[in-house]
Amino acid sequence: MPKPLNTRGKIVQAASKLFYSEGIGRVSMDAVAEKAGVTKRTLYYHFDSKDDLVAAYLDARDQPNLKQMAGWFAAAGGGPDEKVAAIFEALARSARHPKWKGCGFLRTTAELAALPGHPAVKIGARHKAAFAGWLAGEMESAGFEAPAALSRQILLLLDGAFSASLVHREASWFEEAGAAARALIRAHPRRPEASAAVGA
Amino acid sequence: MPKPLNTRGKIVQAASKLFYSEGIGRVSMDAVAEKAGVTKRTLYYHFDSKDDLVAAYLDARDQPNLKQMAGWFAAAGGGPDEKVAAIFEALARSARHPKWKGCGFLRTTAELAALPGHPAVKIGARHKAAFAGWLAGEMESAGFEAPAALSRQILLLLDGAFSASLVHREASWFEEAGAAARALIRAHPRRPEASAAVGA
DNA sequence: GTCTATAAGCCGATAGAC
DNA sequence: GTCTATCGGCTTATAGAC
Repeated sequence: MPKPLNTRGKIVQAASKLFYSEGIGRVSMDAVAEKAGVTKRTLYYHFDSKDDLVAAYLDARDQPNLKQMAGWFAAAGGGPDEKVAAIFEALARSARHPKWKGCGFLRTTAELAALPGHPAVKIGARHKAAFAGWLAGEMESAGFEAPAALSRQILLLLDGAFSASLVHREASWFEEAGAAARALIRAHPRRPEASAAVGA
Repeated sequence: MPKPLNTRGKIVQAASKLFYSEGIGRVSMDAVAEKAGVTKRTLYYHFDSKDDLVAAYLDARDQPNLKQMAGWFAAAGGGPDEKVAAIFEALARSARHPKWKGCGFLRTTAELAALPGHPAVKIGARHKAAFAGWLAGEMESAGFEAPAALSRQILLLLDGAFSASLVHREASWFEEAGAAARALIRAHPRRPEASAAVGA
């Protein structure tokens, strides 16, 4: 049950749908105001500029996105390789939805690549770093030797799958990436004294 | 020695620099005309629309880009794992250039994700498929069991490295991706009857 | 094939009222 | 905090002359 939104929340929700669906540069502030059911004066009361609204769009996606990834990981059975693969499988299912258009963080970063100091770009970098940090923690708990490096390699496959699936409009790239991630995890050395109780 | 360009070539060259540097939506046709040293009337004589010019921008990058990749691969010593790793190392060097802003094909696809039928999006997909096809041929010659699947996994790491390097402005992601690619190649089964003469 | 000039509309952002 | 109305600038694309 979606809890009732205040005006600011309605604006962010409307902006999120439009920015994700059309891209930042192709969505006008007029369109956001109309979709949110407010006037532009109200929109500019809550946000100083379009750049601020774009940053709020990504910021609103940060925590829910991370929780979704962690949820897929936690719900899956098997060892860490199978739990990571479950994330890729879930993303493959998402990518088959007709409205799917890739990763909002990556697409926004790509569109704003000429503006490295843009607040939304910083939020995107922070989000990806937070995901890698969470995954490294899980890999550490699973007893792997170099959890940070392993989580970075998994993230590379994840971002590659977002890109390739978008380029070719073919969700099976997530499954290919999941298979590669499984292979890298299985080949990764574990600590000798690892507390291999969990999921081993 | 850059061969002298005709008017159309000058326009494409100017458009390429601007589109890659700023992104499609942030470059006006006025800016392209001024940079190319022609008037807008001339620009619209050679190209029917901005969309056509964007397609020409990516099309002009297609073959040179593929040849550059193949050149790095061919120039490197060692087995196929080292030759693939050489591509990642060369891209890491490119990514350290201050003007580097990721992969033009991926960024254009991301920006135009709402327009799957756009001619430039199709050219981007064709380019990535051509790279994967070339790499699969090389992996086949090297005697690997499933060359197409292996080349797709390498491409995932490559596109992931483009994305991650752009997000974090940190070229070392290419080196991390190269290490992962080496690991996947080494772990990949070879055909029993492989003509393992080359690079083995 | 290239020039000058301009159409026609959309953009982000703002003003003043209540 | 929300409304109506609008500014000045920039956008893609086109018209007519040579």
